[in-house]
Amino acid sequence: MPRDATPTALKVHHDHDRCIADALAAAAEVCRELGARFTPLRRRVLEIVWQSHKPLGAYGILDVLAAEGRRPMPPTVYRALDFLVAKGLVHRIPSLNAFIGCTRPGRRHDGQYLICHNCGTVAELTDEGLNTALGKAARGHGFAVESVLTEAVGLCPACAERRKTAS
Amino acid sequence: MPRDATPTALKVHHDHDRCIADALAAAAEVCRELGARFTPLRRRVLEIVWQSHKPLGAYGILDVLAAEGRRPMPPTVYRALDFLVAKGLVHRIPSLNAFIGCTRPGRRHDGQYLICHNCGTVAELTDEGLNTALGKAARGHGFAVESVLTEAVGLCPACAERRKTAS
DNA sequence: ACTTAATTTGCAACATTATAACACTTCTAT
DNA sequence: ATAGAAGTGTTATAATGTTGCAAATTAAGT
Repeated sequence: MPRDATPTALKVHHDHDRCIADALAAAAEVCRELGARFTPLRRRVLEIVWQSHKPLGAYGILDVLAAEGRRPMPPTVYRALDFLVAKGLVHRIPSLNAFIGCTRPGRRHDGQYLICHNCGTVAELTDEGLNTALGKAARGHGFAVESVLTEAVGLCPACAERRKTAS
Repeated sequence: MPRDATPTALKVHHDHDRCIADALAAAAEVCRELGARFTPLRRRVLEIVWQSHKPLGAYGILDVLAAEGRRPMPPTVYRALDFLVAKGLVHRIPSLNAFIGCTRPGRRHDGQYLICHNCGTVAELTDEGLNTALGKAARGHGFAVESVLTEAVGLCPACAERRKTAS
């Protein structure tokens, strides 16, 4: 994917099965490189998170697992999520208390999340220019930035279109 | 205050009573302009939030009020906070589930929060350039940004100094 | 001033999100 | 094989946030 291609989440039509498959394959690869264990539970949790481009809460994941017969308790899911977040496979969106699959796993990065307040879809940008600009501004005041999380709320293309059509 | 002055929170020595007094005065003024009621409870909650430059959780505020004899229930505090946030007098830091006094009340703005992971101090920047840059990048993908919240974690000047000295 | 309507606060109950502590199992490396 | 480490299961509980309704206060019109 070119560096500034439009995030897949913002494309109305896309092969989402492909999103999931790619994410799982990339995750397996990342874990292999890091010598981390990509267990069935972790894999399944990641897969659930990737079911859509809308962030999913820990208890939402629990519900899905419960419906499958497995009846895990909260710590089980939180531990899997902690692992996935630590390995950079999943991001937590603090303002939503929810998790979303990372579209650039493997490399360390500070993302910008575009949250549609209409449909809930979240797309991830990775504009290093923004991060370095902030880092520079902060450094000017003596503050040493180590990580940045940016959450933008607005309207995604699909919802903007729908809104225009409806009026 | 000049547009790019170093946030007071990052200054080791400053007259914090002045911070509080200024914030309360500014809040009264903002409420007057908006025709909103700056009730004793709201005023007291704002004052408590301003006790330091470290964000304070709703239940922390509850504890302070409880120690004063008043024994409010959670909704009371959350409503006061909702009001203060809605009027732009207080910001919520989602990753900390906590609230901090706004240093630029009155004008609508999207801030960048510099969170020290050592002492917990949070300073607020307001770099409109960063926001417009993000808005532009998002717009390029068809996403219409309406508000942005940026949380940067790192080391504040005081803690960086302390760390250097200690080693 | 008096009444009405709207806003604010009090209060009880509850919903949601997250963690602590410890037991048990599974995997890995020797 | 076996010891140690890592992962998972389970119980209980902590921390954060909300709903719904009643009482009190305030604002505005008469």
